[in-house]
Amino acid sequence: MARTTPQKHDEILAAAARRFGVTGYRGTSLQDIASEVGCSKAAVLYHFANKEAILTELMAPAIEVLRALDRRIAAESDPESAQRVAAEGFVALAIRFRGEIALLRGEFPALLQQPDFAHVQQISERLLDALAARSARAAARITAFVMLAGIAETCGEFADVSDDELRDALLTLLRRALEPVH
Amino acid sequence: MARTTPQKHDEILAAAARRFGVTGYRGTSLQDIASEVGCSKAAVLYHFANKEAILTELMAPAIEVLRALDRRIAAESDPESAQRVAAEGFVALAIRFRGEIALLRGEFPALLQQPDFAHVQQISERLLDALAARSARAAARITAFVMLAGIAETCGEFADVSDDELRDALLTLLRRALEPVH
DNA sequence: TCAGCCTCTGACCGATCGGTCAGGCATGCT
DNA sequence: AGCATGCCTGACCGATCGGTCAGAGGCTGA
Repeated sequence: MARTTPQKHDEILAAAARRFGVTGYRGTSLQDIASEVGCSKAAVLYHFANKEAILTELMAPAIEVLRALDRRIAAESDPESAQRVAAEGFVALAIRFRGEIALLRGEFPALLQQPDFAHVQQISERLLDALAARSARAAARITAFVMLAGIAETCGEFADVSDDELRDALLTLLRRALEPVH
Repeated sequence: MARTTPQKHDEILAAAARRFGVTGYRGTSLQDIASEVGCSKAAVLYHFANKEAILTELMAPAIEVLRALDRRIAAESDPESAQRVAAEGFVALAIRFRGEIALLRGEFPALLQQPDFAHVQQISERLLDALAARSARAAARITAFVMLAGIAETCGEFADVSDDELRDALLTLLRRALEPVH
């Protein structure tokens, strides 16, 4: 997608973020975004190829960090350190992009099915595996899933809690919840 | 609404449950349900007032149990026992209705906004309060929220794990994760 | 002055949605 | 035989969706 006038482009992006945060991705129409910007729906589609492209660009920085975390986890050889890297990295990512995560409140499962986010699904599975200390035991994988899904949902709420306080609470919780390596 | 021919009524209900489980509530159209049953869309709307009525009836048993849990929690006077009742009751409910919960995968936030489910939102908040041992500390409420949202999402997955194994894993996790009463 | 590009608009498109409606048809009571 | 009732259909409705398109208008360089 060829980059157009930066300011209008970014203005639309910001408006979309605001609307997605209130009514979710699927619950926000291109017309809603256009009204928020104060232009026509066609103008929005002049700057972006389609609706999904807006979301993709909005999420690009967060996904890049997620991929970096995925690489760091893959580089760890023993399950215990992989679990530690995954836990700390995921919390750091969730805090840093809590705004973006809030946009998708409750729409993760649906969004992960979209073609642009197919690889995110795979990364999530590897993240789960690392959090479960690469164990195949059901209990370990259930625990990891609860934490992964729970933290993702939580970061959208608690907008009044500071980054530091939220991070401390999540790290403490993870340390208590995750099963020690067997 | 007046009960019509029981078998067709239930047939539509079962078909809707199947479809909701695959494509979610919002992602399933009345036409989809009608096709699954093998009748016309108008026939579906002959047996049910509207689309939401199907979901409401599908969820009625689970919501009734949730309300009973809410009453039991309210009857507990000290925070510690309220926390215990909430944790055990919520896990029991999540296991018993894991099929129904799976239907709503990722659509809780949107569904809770619908008028028929407004009181569920309030019950959820009281459940969160009980799980946090009625503490106002941010860390306690964050932990409770992660567990609540995480468990709800988790029950939809892990269809291959038995009820007993899932319950044990969740109860163990909750016992480890929930902060002791201060 | 004029040509060409960038930005944007309003009208429009086909598809799909939830929901309505008049009527067809079988059944069973009077 | 006649009639009411229950069940169901196809045609249809208005609204909304994401997306397209021809062209208007302004700015710029030749």
